[in-house]
Amino acid sequence: MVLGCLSYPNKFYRKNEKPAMIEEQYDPSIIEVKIQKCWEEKELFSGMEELSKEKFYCLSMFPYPSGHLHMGHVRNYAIADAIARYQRMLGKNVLQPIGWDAFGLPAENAAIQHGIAPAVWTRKNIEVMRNQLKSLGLAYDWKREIATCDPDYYGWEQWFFIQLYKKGLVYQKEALVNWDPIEQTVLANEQVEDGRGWRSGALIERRKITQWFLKITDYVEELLRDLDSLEGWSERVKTIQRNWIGKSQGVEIIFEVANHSDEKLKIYTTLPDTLWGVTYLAIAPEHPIVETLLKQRTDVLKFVEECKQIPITEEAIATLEKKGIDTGLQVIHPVTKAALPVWIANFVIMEYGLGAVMAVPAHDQRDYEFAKKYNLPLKQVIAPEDATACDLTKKAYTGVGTLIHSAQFNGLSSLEARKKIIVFLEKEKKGVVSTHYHLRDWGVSRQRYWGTPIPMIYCDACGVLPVPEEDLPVVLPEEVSFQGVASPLKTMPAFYETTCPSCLKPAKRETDTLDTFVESSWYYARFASYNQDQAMLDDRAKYWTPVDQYVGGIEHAVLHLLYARFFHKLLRDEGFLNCDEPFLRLLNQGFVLKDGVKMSKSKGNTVDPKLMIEKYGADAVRVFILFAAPPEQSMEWSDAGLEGAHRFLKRLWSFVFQYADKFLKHGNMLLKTQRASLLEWENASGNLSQTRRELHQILQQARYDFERSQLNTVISACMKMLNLLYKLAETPVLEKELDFFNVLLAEGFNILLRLLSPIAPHITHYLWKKLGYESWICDAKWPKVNRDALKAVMQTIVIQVNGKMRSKIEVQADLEKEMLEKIALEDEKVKSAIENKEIKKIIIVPGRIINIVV
RNA sequence: GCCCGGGUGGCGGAAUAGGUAGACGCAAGGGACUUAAAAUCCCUCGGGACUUUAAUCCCGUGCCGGUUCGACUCCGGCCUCGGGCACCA
Repeated sequence: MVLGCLSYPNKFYRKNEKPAMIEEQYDPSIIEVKIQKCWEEKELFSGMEELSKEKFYCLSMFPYPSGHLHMGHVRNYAIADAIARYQRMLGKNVLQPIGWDAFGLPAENAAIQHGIAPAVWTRKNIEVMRNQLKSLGLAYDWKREIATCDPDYYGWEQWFFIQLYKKGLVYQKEALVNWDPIEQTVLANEQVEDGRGWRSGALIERRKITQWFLKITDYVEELLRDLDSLEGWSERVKTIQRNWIGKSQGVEIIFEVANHSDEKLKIYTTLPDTLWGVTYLAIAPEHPIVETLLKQRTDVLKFVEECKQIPITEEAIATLEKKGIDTGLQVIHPVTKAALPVWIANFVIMEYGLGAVMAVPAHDQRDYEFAKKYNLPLKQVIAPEDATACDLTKKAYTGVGTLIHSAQFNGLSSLEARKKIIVFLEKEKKGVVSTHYHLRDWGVSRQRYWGTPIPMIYCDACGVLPVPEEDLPVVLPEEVSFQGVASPLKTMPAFYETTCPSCLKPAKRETDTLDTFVESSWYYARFASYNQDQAMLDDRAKYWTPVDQYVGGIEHAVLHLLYARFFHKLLRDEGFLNCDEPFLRLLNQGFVLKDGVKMSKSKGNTVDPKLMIEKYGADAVRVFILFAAPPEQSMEWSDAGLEGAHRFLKRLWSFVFQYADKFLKHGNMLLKTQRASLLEWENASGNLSQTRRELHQILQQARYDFERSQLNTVISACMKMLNLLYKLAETPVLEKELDFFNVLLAEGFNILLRLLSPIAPHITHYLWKKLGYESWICDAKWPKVNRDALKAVMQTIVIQVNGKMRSKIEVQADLEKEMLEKIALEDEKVKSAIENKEIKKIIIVPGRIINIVV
């Protein structure tokens, strides 16, 4: 038996070099900074395009530079870093870059509150956070660092915006928004509290303003379909995205308006089987027919005005009372030709479907409530199998059943009728099959200052024009002063005054900026072409994408991840990329909790990573944060747990201090001289080969766990290994077995160091050097499991009687079933468990258990 | 309402393909070392019964049932916690 298949570094010592003495005390504050500097000077984690090696692109969601690192960041980056370093040890060409999602509102708030320009504030924060990240010892390729507020970055975004505009994927339209009349800006839904602006306290208006949109709906089918191919994404996130896209298949039905032969009302329904149950139509207050036919009706216009006052927040909608007004218009039912009233209803949304619905009060709860309130008739057209299930005096019946009162479709089941009625409507030209989505086009205009200027020009004569490419980037002026909260761009003629690229007369720039989600939609690709100043991306982006492992918070399940998937497809269609999806595997790390709730400034339960790193070192923080829970679950912060992690590292250190000279040196010498490979382990005593087997079992488990990113059990494996090696080191050993013993300790310990190095890179780096191993541990090969070592001469077999564990026996591993059975039945404990009962059956699983059924 | 996840000791969690439930760690208790403390090391640690000890037995992975020689694991039903979507027609 040989050790040959264990992957050792080629040489363990340089010639005539002996391991240096090691300090007794483990002091991370001394070693960590030195090691980080060393990595940086050697540019150890600089990613290069090497076609001969398999690439691995590992990426964390880049942070907003708020000015300080919090535990959520630490967890995020520790997970990704461990994965990146592990992949590197597997021999892959790893890229792990980092950057800054640098545009956004907090910078403007700081400017307003403290009078600091957003650019200054942001760059200062980046300085601070960069140093904090470096103190964690993350294996980043720092030369690729990107800040999205840099014109070199957002300039390409503007260029791309113009390409999209030329392709018709960018357009302007009026849209309803939350408008804060004091701040003179649009607010996001989450910035509206109880119908008032979160900062100004002003009553929010629903206002129609003109905004720029990206046609994400052109890609909706592909975005939905490709979710199925994302095997490395959790079902959870995929479901969230599917819900958000919200595909529904139904039919559009045409109702003619009585006395207005040229007017038609189109409605959308997914339940055409209830067509005969329609007793009125309900339309949205913003429906265009209000403009065309109802201008004279002051009461209707008044009601529509009232509806506009309603904030579009979710809570407001959820508690909203159903209200409506009869328009006096009548439509003709396309089949029965009955005249039906048309009502404006505040619960019908213009943005979804066609802004008009056919109301079936007998079979839809909303329509039911509305009908009851305004005394509109009910007509039952579906009879449930169980007649008692339907009591229309109390509520609508929304289940399936058999059709009644529906002419030729009577007697059909709901599902059958649905299909047949669609065919019928299409044949009669009264309706058409149609698909609708919850997903709407992406409004990207923000009336903010600190963002990418939208590169468009308004000319009174020529209309809306893109900025000529040679004039890009449209640079955001950084020296600004805030007069109140409004964007300074709106009052800076130096910025917005320009000339029309077509007629050369004075024209005005767009002063809105892009949603910051646009920057974060393509940064992962730009990391590949970080220093390319001639193009947005180059072939290096084709090499590195897709991202093999993406790590970030679940809160981005919809917005960021959907937008980035959309942008990836846009970039692909522009010829920059050649794969369909940006992120192959996605890991959503859980929250960091303190006392059971998410850490947050407002709750005052934060723990400052900086203080923890100063006290216990980055390695201990990394070990603890990865050990406390599996990456996807939320984890509870515990100071005591952190101390436990620190204790473990101290034990690791003192193992070297205690045993380097005593055993490890000799073991390494043997390994180096190849004498180790001549050792015949079958001649070693049971204790040694047993320990060796356990070592390789643990190694095998750690490999498996790393593959599934279950880092908490990788750490547990490292702890087990250290416990095992301590136990071995403290066991007396026979003179003739000394070689086995020393080799096993040295082999075991260098395996342990390599296992732990992706998680605790500093201490393992240091000890690796101290033990005289050549090269860097981060470039060492991941240790291989020795199959021979796993083979056991003796093994424990559990004996069950009727499925209950009764005894354990030590037997030779290659024992025949018959022998096993015989030994089992002779076992004293088994005998007493069986007593004199009749044995019905004996199940033998080799190497595992014997179950005797009596 | 619909759709996804979870529920295991005092706590965080482990159990790869259905095969010894509770690995690893934290906390707690006891002991060693020390003038003392810290640090470190050793032992105990799911609940219960019985016992001088060693042991032995019973119960136990949210609840009820099923499949199986055997279930934390698979199936059906329920309870519960977390998350997503939603006047979506």
